[in-house]
Amino acid sequence: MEVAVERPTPVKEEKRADAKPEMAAIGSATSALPIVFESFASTQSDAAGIKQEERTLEAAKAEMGEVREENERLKTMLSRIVSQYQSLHTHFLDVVKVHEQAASYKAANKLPATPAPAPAAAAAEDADDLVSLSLGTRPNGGPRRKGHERSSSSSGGTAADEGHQLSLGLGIARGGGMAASADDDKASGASAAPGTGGVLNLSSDSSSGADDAAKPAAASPPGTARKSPSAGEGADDEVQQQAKKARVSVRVKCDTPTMPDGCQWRKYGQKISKGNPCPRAYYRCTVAPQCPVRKQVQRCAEDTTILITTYEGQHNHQLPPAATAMASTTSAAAAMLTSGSTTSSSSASLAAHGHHLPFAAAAGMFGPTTMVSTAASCPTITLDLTAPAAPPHSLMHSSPYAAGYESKAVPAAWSNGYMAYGGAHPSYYAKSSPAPLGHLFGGGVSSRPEQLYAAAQSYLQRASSLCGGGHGGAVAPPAAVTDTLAKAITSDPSFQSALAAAITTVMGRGGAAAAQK
DNA sequence: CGCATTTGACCGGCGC
DNA sequence: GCGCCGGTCAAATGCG
Repeated sequence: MEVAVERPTPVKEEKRADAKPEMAAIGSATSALPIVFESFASTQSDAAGIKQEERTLEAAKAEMGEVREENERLKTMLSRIVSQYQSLHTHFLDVVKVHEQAASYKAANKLPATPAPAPAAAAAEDADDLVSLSLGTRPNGGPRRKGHERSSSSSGGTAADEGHQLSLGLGIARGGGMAASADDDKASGASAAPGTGGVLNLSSDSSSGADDAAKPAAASPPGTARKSPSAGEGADDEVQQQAKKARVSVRVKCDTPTMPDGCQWRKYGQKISKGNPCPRAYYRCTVAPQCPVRKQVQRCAEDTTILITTYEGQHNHQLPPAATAMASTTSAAAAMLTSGSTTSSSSASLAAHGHHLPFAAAAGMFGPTTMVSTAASCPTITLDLTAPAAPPHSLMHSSPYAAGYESKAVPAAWSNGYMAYGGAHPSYYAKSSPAPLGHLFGGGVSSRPEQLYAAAQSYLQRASSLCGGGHGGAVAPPAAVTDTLAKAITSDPSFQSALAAAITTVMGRGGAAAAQK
């Protein structure tokens, strides 16, 4: 609710940040001119000097005219940007409404059939107005997982007792104030898309632990075939597919076989994928039975010290404290991705495999830490923690990915994750002392989920603001939304801080907390 | 003995 | 229709 008021503020500030310096410079230039001329005139006495002075004056006047025109143009541009922001911000809120509605609908339908962990999550939603975005779910996965159910049953109980852990994803942001008009939306959103089972039926199977038997009856909205393409509502299906496939890929320098993210994983497969001699390992979450979250772990072909971890799906259970940070971060990224990339297109080819080609270098407009691939109806957002982050104000000068890659430097903002998150960003470069990412992991910082949530919220706000900002012209086309989101993620130090906090937290306590692999 | 990992087989999607 | 490829399954194996 606060967000409705707060959100525009950072946006406008950010938008103005581009124009302000120029206008300030213009203002100072115009005010300084008379002074210069005055002192200049007082020191010139001969006729030639006066003529020269007049010529200079003429030139200066002409320059002032140009500057005024430029000033006017900038003002016009600024007002246009603001108006565009407002319209697109409205659109973004609509998207948020859709997600929220789907989540609340899902919760309402799933409650009776869910085992222990789910009611807790539902209660949390009631209390904090959480929205559970379910990503990367597997429609037909339920009935097939006997082994998984058996193997994970032992650990599920402990997870349920973790207590006070929040659900993932947008719920975090919403609980923290993301929900601009959320309370109203819950009611209005339900009526916005009646009878369709929700515009976003984000996986009926994701928030319940009793998927196998109860899924068709209890999980699916009445009359809505879970998988059948004949269910009509083509747009809904498309959105659903997008949500299902959303992935968040994290690149880190890591010596261990997998990145300890606090969750418990069970390896269920390994494959040699084409184009990379390093095998790709497949893990699924075993914290709770039927948790739909999977992750793929693969070493980068170019640099085997880089570990690429791709998360897919959303946890349907409460997480160990050590796992909440990373999970919320990736979930927020995935949520932004899905909300912004309902139309996939152009930029896909730039990141054909999601991992190898950095958008920063390819497109020249993204920061080095984030890239988005909308390829093949499988949108993937890659968070590159192997390269230094560009300061937000120098986004346009984002350095080539390779530079940071080779230097192995880590932005100071990351190592100062929590401090950077309050709005004060001491520095963004650690140029003086290139530090392997591993240095971050010894911090042993305690888990501070609330800060991460707030950071995620800020990140989402920033992202929404950029959605509204456009790029100095017409309203951004759908294909550009993904780009803007990537920009938002890249440029938002809060989000980077959240990532840093996630990894620092997890790795710091990872040794003890995560006996997973 | 129970559990996790390994690894070959299987399946479905997609491109040709 | 066929083959390729990514993803998953499940029997075999290893480990504590």
